[in-house]
Amino acid sequence: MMNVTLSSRPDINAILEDRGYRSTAPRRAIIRVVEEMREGFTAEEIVRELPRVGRATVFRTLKLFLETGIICRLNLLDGAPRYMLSRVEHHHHTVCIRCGKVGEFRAATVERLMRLIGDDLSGQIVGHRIELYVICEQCCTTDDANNGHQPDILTTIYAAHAHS
Amino acid sequence: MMNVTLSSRPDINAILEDRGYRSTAPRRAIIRVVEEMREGFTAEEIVRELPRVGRATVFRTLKLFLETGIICRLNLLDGAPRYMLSRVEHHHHTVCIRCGKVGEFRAATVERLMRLIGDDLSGQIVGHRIELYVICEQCCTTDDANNGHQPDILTTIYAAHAHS
DNA sequence: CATTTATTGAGATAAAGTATCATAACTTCC
DNA sequence: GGAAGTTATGATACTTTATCTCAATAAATG
Repeated sequence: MMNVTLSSRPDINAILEDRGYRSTAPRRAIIRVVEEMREGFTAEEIVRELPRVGRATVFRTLKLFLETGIICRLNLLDGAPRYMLSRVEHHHHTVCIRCGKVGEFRAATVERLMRLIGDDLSGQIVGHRIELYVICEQCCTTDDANNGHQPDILTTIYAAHAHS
Repeated sequence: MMNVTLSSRPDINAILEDRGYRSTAPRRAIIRVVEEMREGFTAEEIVRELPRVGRATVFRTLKLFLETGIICRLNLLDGAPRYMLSRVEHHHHTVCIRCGKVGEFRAATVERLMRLIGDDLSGQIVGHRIELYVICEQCCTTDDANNGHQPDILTTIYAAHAHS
């Protein structure tokens, strides 16, 4: 009924080169880690993972990757923002409120609807972001055991979405 | 074509009392400021606005208001998260990428669609959040003058929404 | 390979948020 | 209304997250 798959990822080195940025050892190291850590990582995690790369460089590079669209950022869970590799296609995220795992989805219907809504608003739409809060399949099956593990995330979400 | 209006706001003191929280001078002061600052404020702004209220109290109170649903939080712009008074109804936000102004909208179509999408995903949907990035009416009219004022917000959004 | 320029890393600094705990302010009960 | 019990506060120290500075280094270019 709806397309929920995602595929091809961009050639990061090509993107950097295209824009006149140099391909350096720290940047390549960070790209490697980013490609390994599939489900959303924090800046701090990369700092720890690459002790030989300076702290400032990690933050600078993440910012650069963000600006060039190589990675994207999720600010929703409590604590530090999480980053993850971008896909070529426009997409949105699912966040498990139990384990924090981040997924992706894509649905043409959403895009059409957003444009429709834009017609009703004054001003001009330039983009949108959607996050679905879920209890992922894995957490659904182990639900009783996990009860009460991450209340902070839950309350944050419920506060933001009261009466959803 | 779509309902985009919002209305009634909750009685904050009643909510607090209902849950057994006390109505104190600092809390009332913060409520007052929250009701005045209509378009999204940071914790730091409240700290500055109410120099006689302690820093910890401001953060504690914002957290309390968040948990009870009195305010909601937007984490998307660069810098600190912004808070704003909740409405009774479930709704979403528009954010102007030029001036940062936050608006609200509501559309039943969206809610139906989110449920539909849920059918296609494994796991269970417990909530959702939608943000529309716009150039607001005011910024549209004064567009040339403002060019380049807030590039950080823009790049963040474009990175997160490449090819929207 | 010498020059030019972008990039890096160490450490200082800033910003954002939390923990601690003695004091103060509400409530309740008599 | 005052004592006892509880909740809330605020000053301060601290943690975490991120940025700034600037001399040293590494990449690209001819």
